[in-house]
Amino acid sequence: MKPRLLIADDHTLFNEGVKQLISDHYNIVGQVFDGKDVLTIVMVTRPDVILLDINLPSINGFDLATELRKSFETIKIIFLSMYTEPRFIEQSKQLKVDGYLLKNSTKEELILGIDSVLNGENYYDQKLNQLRPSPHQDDFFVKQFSLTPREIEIIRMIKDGMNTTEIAEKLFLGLETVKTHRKNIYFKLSISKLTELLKFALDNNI
Amino acid sequence: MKPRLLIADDHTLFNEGVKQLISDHYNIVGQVFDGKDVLTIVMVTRPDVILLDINLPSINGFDLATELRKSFETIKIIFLSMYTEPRFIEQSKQLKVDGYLLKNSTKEELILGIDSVLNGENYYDQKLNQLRPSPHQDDFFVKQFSLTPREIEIIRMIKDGMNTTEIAEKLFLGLETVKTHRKNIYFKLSISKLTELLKFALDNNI
DNA sequence: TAGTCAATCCCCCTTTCGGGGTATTTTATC
DNA sequence: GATAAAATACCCCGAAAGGGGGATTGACTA
Repeated sequence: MKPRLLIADDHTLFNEGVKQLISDHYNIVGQVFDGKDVLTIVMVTRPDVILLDINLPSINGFDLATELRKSFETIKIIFLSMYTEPRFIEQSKQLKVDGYLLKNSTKEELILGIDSVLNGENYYDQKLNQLRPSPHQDDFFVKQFSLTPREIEIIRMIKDGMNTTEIAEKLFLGLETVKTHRKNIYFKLSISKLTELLKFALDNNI
Repeated sequence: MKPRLLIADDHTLFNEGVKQLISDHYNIVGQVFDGKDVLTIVMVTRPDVILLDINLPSINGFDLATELRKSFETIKIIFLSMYTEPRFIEQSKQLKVDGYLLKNSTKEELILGIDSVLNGENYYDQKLNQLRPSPHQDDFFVKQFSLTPREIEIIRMIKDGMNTTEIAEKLFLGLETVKTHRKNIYFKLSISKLTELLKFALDNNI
């Protein structure tokens, strides 16, 4: 009996490609392309393990992992992401996510990771431990616009509808600090209005 | 004789997955995972068409396309990217890149795009043209939220980044009139902030 | 003809944004 | 130990957004 696996990634080609690659090893019980569909599909298909992208439309991987941990505590969760940012790793561990694999892994590494997690182990890609911040590992947009991690974090919170005051409270920062970050973001992106920032964030799945 | 195709993408899983997906249709003569290897491999394998990621290590897709156009002018170049940034599309067209496909396409769209390019056509994903829904598709919103035509018109203008003053000028209305419309929209949608309106507009393709 | 509703406009007010500075501390890197 | 980058924080100011109230006109209609 092959383990039941669910793939959640909004890039159809990637999602489909991974399915092809590992369908000999696992029973692919579903494919999801939007964050808002994940919980429903999980409820219906009851997978043993879910390969979860972090940058999903509607609901991001972290929020989904939080919900999944509440409602389906036996399901193994593995992040399959391109991001190597330490704070992502940290957050994943805090959320008790079982594994963290990188999109530039090989098929063999992917299968090894999934099997390890199914065996009850935690599996975080070794590359995550030997992180040297080399420029070409960063997201292209971060490089293009020189956005810092903090700035990206704040962009996400703005996108989620929070105002400057709320962001300051949540991050335990002063109001003026967040304002400064906002100003720097606007300058770097050469924009001047909230709507333009929203458009940028949504265009680029930030 | 199947067309000779080269895949250049640093995400091993994606690269491998795409190969699996389309190896029935094309002769995959090579896979590259780093920008600095592309020109060498192209010289050796002489593909008819190359699927090129934009965000590659060492050398990015644009620089590679520029070089490829100089040295191998008959090779068809197709960007396969997650980015929908207009400036990327612009730059691609300027570089005479033959196609631009998105990673959230289906297998069928991918093959259609490649075949079109091989037939000598240009193929830029239709999603890139940001098609505006026709004004006659508003019935749903009118019924669901009792939004009037004027209100929908103003929602669109807000979404496009215009502020209240600009909208008033463009519609030859008083500032207070547009403010009233905004208040009514917020009331009908049970929202209170611009970001929520943007989210609504994008969720519902307004 | 009385009632409803979309569209127009005006007053009040507070909060938030956006843009112009400047400055300190922390962290990473050389 | 020097330097650079990131993150933190503050000042001032005008513009814009948001929320409360009310009012008029015209069109359609029950």
